[in-house]
Amino acid sequence: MNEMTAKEGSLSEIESEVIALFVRMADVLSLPRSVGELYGILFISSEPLCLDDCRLRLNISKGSTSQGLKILRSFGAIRTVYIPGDRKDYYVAETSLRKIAAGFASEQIQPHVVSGKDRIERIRELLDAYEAADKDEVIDKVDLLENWQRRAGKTLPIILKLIGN
Amino acid sequence: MNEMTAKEGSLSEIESEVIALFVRMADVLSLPRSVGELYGILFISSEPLCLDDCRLRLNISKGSTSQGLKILRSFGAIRTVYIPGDRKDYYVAETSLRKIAAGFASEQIQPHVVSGKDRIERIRELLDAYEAADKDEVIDKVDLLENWQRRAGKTLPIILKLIGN
DNA sequence: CATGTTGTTCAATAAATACTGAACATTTCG
DNA sequence: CGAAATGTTCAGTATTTATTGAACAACATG
Repeated sequence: MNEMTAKEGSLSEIESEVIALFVRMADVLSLPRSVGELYGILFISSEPLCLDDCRLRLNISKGSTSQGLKILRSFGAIRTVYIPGDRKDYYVAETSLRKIAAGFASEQIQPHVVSGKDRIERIRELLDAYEAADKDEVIDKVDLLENWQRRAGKTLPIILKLIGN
Repeated sequence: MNEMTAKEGSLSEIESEVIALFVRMADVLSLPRSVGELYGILFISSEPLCLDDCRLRLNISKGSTSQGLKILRSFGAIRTVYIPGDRKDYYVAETSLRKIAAGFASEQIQPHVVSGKDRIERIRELLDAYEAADKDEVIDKVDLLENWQRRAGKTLPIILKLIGN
């Protein structure tokens, strides 16, 4: 149908600045630059955008755009909106910080916490069969480690509550 | 003087596992792998280690070791201990999670928060001179952004208190 | 069912990042 | 002072990670 031609290239100065802000955020969160760009353009846009809208404005490839949107969907930073009579998927940025943070925590952080717990268990097993002069000290260190792990696990949900809304 | 020969290579299985754990943590925090290794070997060691001890055990270069230790010092994850009659610097891992987190927050995160604030200010200025149909919506978005920023800034110190000790 | 549209996948490539090692600076000590 | 010990810096290289774009799958539509 092509009812609305996708605007090519040339971002306004404001758009560029907002996108730059999210690119830096992406960097802090160890996400690809393109993911920050995509969230930025969706965040600042006043209407939903489809894959082609995004990639033409940001001047990035179809592949990157597809993957970037997938990542953003994976932790609920964006959501799709249905536009009647249009086959394309349209996206808007989720603006509830709480929702995004919760999604990010459960998708990107929780897995690390879990695999960390597994590893500590494995270390405990090795420790049983370990004999050396410093065994007691090593045990103390592993206790400490487990303590950190536990606190990290408990602190995460509290942070999410703190962020509120 | 060389009173104690630096142990070469070959980590025990426990050491390897503990180091692997910190390597993964480093990854989450966007720090180089070698920084995780260094913290790991210092964490599990029952005595202070010097630069050469670290690099021989981890089998990494002098340059990486020097830079890695510098990074760890920069946010207080390790500290030096003085060993009488030895010219070398010896290091131990800081084991107070609170101290490490506070150092990391103020050295690695705070700067981003600050530069983000600057950028939002700049966006506000651009916004004054901005004329378009969607101006009001854009203003709302920038308000939202500023709100996030403020909350992030306030939440950080609370998190540190939560971690306690 | 042939065609156009939309989105995904993935091998090749580009870009970013970390690591190495040799040269250098600094200090200690005989 | 000269030599040995210690640590830092940085240009070159290796490694990791992200991006591209072409091939493909899925689907709608006439």
